[in-house]
Amino acid sequence: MLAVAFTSDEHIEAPRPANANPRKPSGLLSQLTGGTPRVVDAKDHVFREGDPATSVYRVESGHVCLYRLMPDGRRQVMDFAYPGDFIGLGALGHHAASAQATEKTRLCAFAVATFREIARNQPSLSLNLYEAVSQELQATREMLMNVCQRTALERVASFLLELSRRNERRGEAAHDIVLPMTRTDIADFLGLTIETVSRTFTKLRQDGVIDLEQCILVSIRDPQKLEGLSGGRVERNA
Amino acid sequence: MLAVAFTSDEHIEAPRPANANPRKPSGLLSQLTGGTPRVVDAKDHVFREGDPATSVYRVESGHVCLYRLMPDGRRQVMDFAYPGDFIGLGALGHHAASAQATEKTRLCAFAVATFREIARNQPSLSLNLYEAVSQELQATREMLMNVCQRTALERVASFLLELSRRNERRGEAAHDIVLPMTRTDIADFLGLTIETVSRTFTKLRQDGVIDLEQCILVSIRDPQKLEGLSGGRVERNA
DNA sequence: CGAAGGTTTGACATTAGTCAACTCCGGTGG
DNA sequence: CCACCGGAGTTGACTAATGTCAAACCTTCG
Repeated sequence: MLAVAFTSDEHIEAPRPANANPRKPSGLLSQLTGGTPRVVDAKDHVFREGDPATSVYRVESGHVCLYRLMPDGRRQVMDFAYPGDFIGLGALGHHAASAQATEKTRLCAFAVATFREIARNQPSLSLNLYEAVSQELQATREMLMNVCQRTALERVASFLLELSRRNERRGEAAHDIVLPMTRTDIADFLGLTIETVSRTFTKLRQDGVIDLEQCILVSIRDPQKLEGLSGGRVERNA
Repeated sequence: MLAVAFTSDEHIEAPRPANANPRKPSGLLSQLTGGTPRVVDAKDHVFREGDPATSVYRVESGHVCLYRLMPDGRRQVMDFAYPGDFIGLGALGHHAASAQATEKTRLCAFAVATFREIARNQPSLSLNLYEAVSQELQATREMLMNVCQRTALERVASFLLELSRRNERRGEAAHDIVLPMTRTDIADFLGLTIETVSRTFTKLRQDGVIDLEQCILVSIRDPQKLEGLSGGRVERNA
C-alpha cells in the first residue's frame, strides 16, 4: 500500500532554502509510507544500468553509489545516496545508472506503476516528482561544474565541504566526516585517479587543513582555508 | 493563451527511441501553442543565473548557449539549445544557469504560472514535465561522463558525433556540420582550452577524419574512424 | 585600408596519470 | 597468540597530456 499525506501547497516556483538537500525531496514524496523493505549487502547492486525501471527506492540506512560505465570500463560515479535520499527517480523506462551499496544498506521500494496511478489523480504528486528531478538536475549540473572546471585540489576540497554541509543538514557534527566510500569511489566521482586523491588528502593533512585519523575519518581543522582552496562555492539554486 | 492538444497516453515507463532528442519533449509539451514571441540578438541573454524563473522558452530559430560561471570567471557551458528545444524547464524559483543567444534567435515564452495552472487540472502535463526534465537529467549525466572520463580527442570526437546525430534527427545532412558556436563556447562545453580544441580539430583534419572548410564548417569524412576515436558511445537511455 | 575578434600554431610549464614498491589493517587459520 | 594473506591506501619516480603565454594569421566590418 502506498499512502501519501498532503501538507504542502507550494509548487514549481516555490523557492527552497539554499542548504536544502537536493536529493531529499520535500513535500509529498518524503512522506511516502508503505513501500516494500529491501536489504542489500555491501557491494551488492540495487539495480544496474539498463534494468527496467520498475521501482524507485528511498535509502533508509547505509549508502548507495550511483555510477555509469564506459565500454572500456572507465567509471563515472554520479552520486552517493544517503539515508532519506531517493534513487531511480529520473529513470525513463530503464535505469541509466547502476546503484551499488557501499555497505549493508536498507531501502524502501515504491513501484513506479503505483506512482503513475497516484499521479493521475493527484497533480500535486507529479509536480513533486518534477521538482525532485529538477533538484537532481541542478545537483548534476553543479557537479559538472565542480569536476570539469576545477583542479584536483579544488575538487577534493569542495567534495569535503559538500560532505560537511550534508552532515550539517542532518544535524551531525559538521567537521567530523566519516567517508562511507572507498578512495576508488571518490576518484571515479571526482574524475581523478586514486593516487591523486590520496596525494591530495595527504597534502591537506600536511598543510593543517584536515586531520586524517584513519583513512575513512576526516576532520576539518581549518574550514576557512578549505573553503579558500575549493575555488569558491557555486551556490545551488542561486 | 496556452493551448494543449492531447494525443499521447504513455507516461513514466514509456520507453523512447534511443536517438530521440532529449531536449525536445514528446507529448503535450511539444504541442504547446500560444506562447509569447521574443527575439534576442547575438550575445544577448534570454535570462541570467539567479533571475526569477517566470517563463520557460521554446527556441524557434537560432541557438542558445546555457552556461554557469564560477566566482573567478571560469565558465561551464551546460548545453546548446537548438530550434524545438525547451530552455528553463528544470528551474525551481530561479534560473540556475544563464542563457545567451549565439546568434539572432527567436523564442516562444510560456509563463510558468500558466504551466502550474494547467498541471493542476491535467496530470498528464505534469508527467510530461517530469519526463522532459528526466531527459535533461540523462543528457547531463551523459555529459558528465563524456567530459570527466574522456581525453581531449575523445571529447571533441563525441561532440562532433553528437552534432551529427542531431542533424540526422532533424533530417539534415548527417556529415556536414555547421557549428553555431565559437571555439570558446566549445572549449567551455568540453572543459578544455580553446587552444586544445583548435589543435584537436587540426589533428582530425590532418588525419583525414574531417574537413574544415571554414572554421564553422565541419564535414565528417570518416565517420567510422571518428566513432573509434570517440572512445565508444555511451548510449542514452540504455 | 585598418582595426577587432576569433582562430591557429609554437615553445614551454604544469598538472595529473602511470607504474611500481611499500605500508597498514583486518580477517583467517595454524 | 601470532603469522600470513589480501585488499585498500600511500608514496615515489617518471611520463604524457593539457594548460599557459605569445605571436601570427584570417575574416569581417566599419
